Amino acid sequence: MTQVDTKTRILNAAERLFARDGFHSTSLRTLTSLAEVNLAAVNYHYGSKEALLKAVFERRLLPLNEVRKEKLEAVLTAAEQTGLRPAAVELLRAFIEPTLAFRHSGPGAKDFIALIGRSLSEPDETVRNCFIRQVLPIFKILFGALRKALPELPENILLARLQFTLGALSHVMCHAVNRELQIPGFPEPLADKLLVEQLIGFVHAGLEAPC
Amino acid sequence: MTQVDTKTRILNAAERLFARDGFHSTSLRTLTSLAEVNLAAVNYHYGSKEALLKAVFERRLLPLNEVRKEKLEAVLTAAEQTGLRPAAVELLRAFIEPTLAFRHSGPGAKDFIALIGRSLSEPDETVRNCFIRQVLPIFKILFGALRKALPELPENILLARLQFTLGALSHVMCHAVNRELQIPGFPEPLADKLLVEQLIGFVHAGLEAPC
DNA sequence: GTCTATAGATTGATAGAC
DNA sequence: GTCTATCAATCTATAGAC
Repeated sequence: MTQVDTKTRILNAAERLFARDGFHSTSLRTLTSLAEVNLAAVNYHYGSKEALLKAVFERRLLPLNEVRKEKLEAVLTAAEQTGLRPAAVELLRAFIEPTLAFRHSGPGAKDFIALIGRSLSEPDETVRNCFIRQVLPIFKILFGALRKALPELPENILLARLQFTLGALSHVMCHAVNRELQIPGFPEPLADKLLVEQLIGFVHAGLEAPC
Repeated sequence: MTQVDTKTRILNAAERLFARDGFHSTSLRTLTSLAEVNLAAVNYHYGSKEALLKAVFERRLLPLNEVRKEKLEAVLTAAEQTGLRPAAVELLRAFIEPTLAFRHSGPGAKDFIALIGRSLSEPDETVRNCFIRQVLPIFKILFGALRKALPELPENILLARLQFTLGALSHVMCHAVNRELQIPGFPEPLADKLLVEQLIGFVHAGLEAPC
């Protein structure tokens, strides 16, 4: 592997450290030291620490959202052609599978998944707003698609259940890195593929639970 | 209402600010200013910022865990007397209801609920470990009880589903304070009582989903 | 573009008067 | 117990040489 340039090395280090330690607890000194670049390079290449955060989100979220959007629309289109409702479980799969599959898309991707898993519950507005702004469009698409799949479910109940779904998904994503929940006396965590299937089955059952 | 003493005022301010801004983003200056006590008082009364965090957790978690434990054991005892398995939904209710009902137990309790909702996904080890240490015992009790309710479910699948459950619960708790998820074009969030019932129904359906 | 050096502000913690 | 004053360390950001 050839050397990557300074700007990318900064991005990689930021992704790793923001995921592991959080945005505020990561200092530019630690970050530039890991990236093996000069302290001043962050401000030269990105302008500020906050702009760097935005760049970290964008690098991964733009293509990921594109994939999720395509998959959701494929399910909707197929349903329209048959004249049937789209199946909720297929929509959930279209959203969840690429999100978690993303972990294996290359080095660093796993860190990123943990980072966005945390971002929804991030106390700091800087981070949370930066994240929400980038995921709100795809979230709206998912919500609209699920309304078509479950039209008899009241809207506000669907929204609440979708929030539970995102909570469960976030939690799984958070622990893409930290496996410290392996506690003596507890069984081994599920293998990756199985975990994804279990999550889809879980939220699907919850989403279609009787009112 | 009579004046509360310095030590308690510090605790109240810490609960509020740690929940709203996070542990690391809260400075002792902001904290003591809100509490209207001297800057040096934190170190005098608690020894360090980290010890203060531990005290914030303990004040609420000791009684809450006691209630959850009693309710879980009541379900188990009742089941033993009838010779039947405990019902999963009753165990979930015994755990979730007091957790969320806690929000109305007094001023500040709502902040605390948001704080513990975040703590599971907290990047910082200081906060996360401090929290996990205090909830692991009750988590083990819940897991053991659910094993009795669903003995045919493989242990590692039960654990995964329990994680999804905690993820959904955490997410709801996180937003006990921040209602900023009311976005134009989305329906009104559910009223409190309804939300709790929906959550219990959701995770119950997920937990008992077919394998 | 990369470096050193440092400004300027803020942090957690403490010493010592009262 | 509460106060002021301050230490020593850290932080983000920037100025300016090369």
